[in-house]
Amino acid sequence: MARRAARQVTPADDLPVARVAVDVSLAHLDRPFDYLVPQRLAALAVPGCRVRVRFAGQLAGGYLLARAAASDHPGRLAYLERVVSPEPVLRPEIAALAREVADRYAGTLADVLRLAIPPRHAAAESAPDGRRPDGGRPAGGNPDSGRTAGGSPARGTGGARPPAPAPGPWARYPAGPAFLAALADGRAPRAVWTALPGPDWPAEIAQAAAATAASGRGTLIVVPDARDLDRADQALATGLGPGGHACLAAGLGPAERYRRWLAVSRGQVRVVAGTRAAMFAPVHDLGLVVIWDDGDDLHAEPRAPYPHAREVLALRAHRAGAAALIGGFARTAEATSLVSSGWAAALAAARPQVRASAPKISAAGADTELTRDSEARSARIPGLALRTARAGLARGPVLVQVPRRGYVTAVACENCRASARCAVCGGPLALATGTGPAACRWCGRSDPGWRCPACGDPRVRAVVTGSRRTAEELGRAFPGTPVVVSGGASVVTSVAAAPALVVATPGAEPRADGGYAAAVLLDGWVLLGRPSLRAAEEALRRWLNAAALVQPGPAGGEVIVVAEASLPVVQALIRWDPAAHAERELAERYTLRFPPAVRMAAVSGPERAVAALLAAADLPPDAEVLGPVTQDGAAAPAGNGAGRAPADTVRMLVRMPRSGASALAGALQAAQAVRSARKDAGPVRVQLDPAELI
DNA sequence: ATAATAACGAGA
DNA sequence: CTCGTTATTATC
Repeated sequence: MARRAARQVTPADDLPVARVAVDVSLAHLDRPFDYLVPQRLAALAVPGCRVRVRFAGQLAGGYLLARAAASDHPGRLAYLERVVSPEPVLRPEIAALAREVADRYAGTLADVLRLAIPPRHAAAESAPDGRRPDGGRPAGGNPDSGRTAGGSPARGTGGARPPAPAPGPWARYPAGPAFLAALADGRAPRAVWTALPGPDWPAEIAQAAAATAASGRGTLIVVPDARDLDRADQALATGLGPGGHACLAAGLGPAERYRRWLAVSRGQVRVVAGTRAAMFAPVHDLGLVVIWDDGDDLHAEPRAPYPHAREVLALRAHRAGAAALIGGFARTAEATSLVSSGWAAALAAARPQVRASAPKISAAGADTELTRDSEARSARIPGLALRTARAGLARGPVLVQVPRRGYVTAVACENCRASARCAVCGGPLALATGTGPAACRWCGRSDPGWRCPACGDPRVRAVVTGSRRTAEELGRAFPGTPVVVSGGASVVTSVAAAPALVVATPGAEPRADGGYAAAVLLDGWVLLGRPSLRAAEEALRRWLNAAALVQPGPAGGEVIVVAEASLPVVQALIRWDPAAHAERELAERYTLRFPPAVRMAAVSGPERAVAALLAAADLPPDAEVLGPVTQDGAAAPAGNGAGRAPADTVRMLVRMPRSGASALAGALQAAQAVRSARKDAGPVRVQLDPAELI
């Protein structure tokens, strides 16, 4: 009997039921499952810990959501197989957030948790107080980021609070000091921040974090890429002192990544900066979320369920009652929508301050158009751009921004160059690979009777993609001047104040010490001609980000954009008025009924599977289905008779008024559940408000 | 994947 | 009607 009892597994005396989120991403299994906690694991099986369970006959990972006294499950409960570690890596706050994100994006909790919680590294977990043995890594940023001196302070008190900071650069914004004061006071102001051009934004963010820390609360900052993270890291180190913050970067190794994440999860660090994946960082007592340059497509997670950092941070601010700062030189239609709905306030400088900070910007358009197709290559660069570059090189470095190659061929009016849109749904027209008439990339219709709505011309032209060669020729025009190239595989972080031509693709512009003397933004029509809903917004964002690196106009800084000066988007750049452009953009999205005015779902995959999913979906009556349209077949090499190319992939769009957004996501989630239960699942992708509606 | 369960059909 | 086998379905 004694032997037998020893062998027999018995449930824990206290709260014997464990509610577990099992790591399976099948839609019909996306709910908690109950297990019994064996006596031997009673102390280890704490809420939030990683467990192993037997699920459908095989061993699966999972997270213990909660302990309970009893289960609703009518059948027999299995026992937990193992507690991987008692470290509570999934606290209720993040579990609830992940659930909300999964529902918002018609995805599964398991998929979101894979994005939210980094892989475990046992050594990092068992290290005594999280301190690393070695001094620091060369490119890892602040070596002490990731831990605070001493133990973790009591919740909510934050230990020794730093004093509320002086406004500093925030004083340049009329509402800036009040915003900081509100943060320091423990309130939750929400702002869409149009940053003044120049190098101050990391310091401004650091100051907001310091103000929030003064109220005893934590801050989470998300930036697009590693270079921006380095800048934020330096500013935070200066503003908060050593060990005051942690950086969560994608480039860290698994051990270091998990070590820093653990320090955050344990509440040892309350100020966290990172790239996209950090949007789920379990910052304690969250008081402020910050996203920089929310229009950058790096903020869109490419893995299912494709959440966007801005949306996730907005959800978090809402849930936690935290402040929000959505900042950038540019302004997205989405951020503008947050302002117009009253969710956030606009935080911007007054016009005189903007004029004092921005470079002098002019457009070179008309003469470009005349000489663009000329054989004389140097003629591709307007005289004004050459003269400005020459003048700038006398004073310091000059930035030349060149669009990347390889955008899909969009179509524009032959006469007035307005980009061609579908008469039926408003989507962009584009040329299919090879020949054939221009067709809408959203609804698939081709429109042989197309006429330009602006000028009535029936002719269309392909929009040519730009070439980096142009910039190399520009270098030849200035013999003896050093040329720095940044882009693609080799990205340069910063350049000295000395005269040099710095040729960069958008997003790869180095920062110049003391600012560039001048910048030339080449081939604007390539950016503007992209067959995307966001073409204009994105072009403006890239131009503003480059122009923000140039010295202010009063100090001599000049920018030439090679684009038609009469275009509203070019005017917005010249006047440095991203907010007004974004307002117009948002108004247009309302008339065309595109996000963020409506919610859009993109369903893509093999034609049959896409059709089956939408057939299974109980879509609300006011949902509008567009398509199908065949995806551009990734330009697969046309050799090899390997049967079908990957070209039977189609996409359909479903659009829905914002009031029915959650009904749309719910219907698609349910449809996927039906499909996965029937195992006729094909590889179908469901994306809500996809970043790039090509 | 795998176990429980429903469905089915052939032989008593 | 029972037993042995195979589809179906749920997965604690």
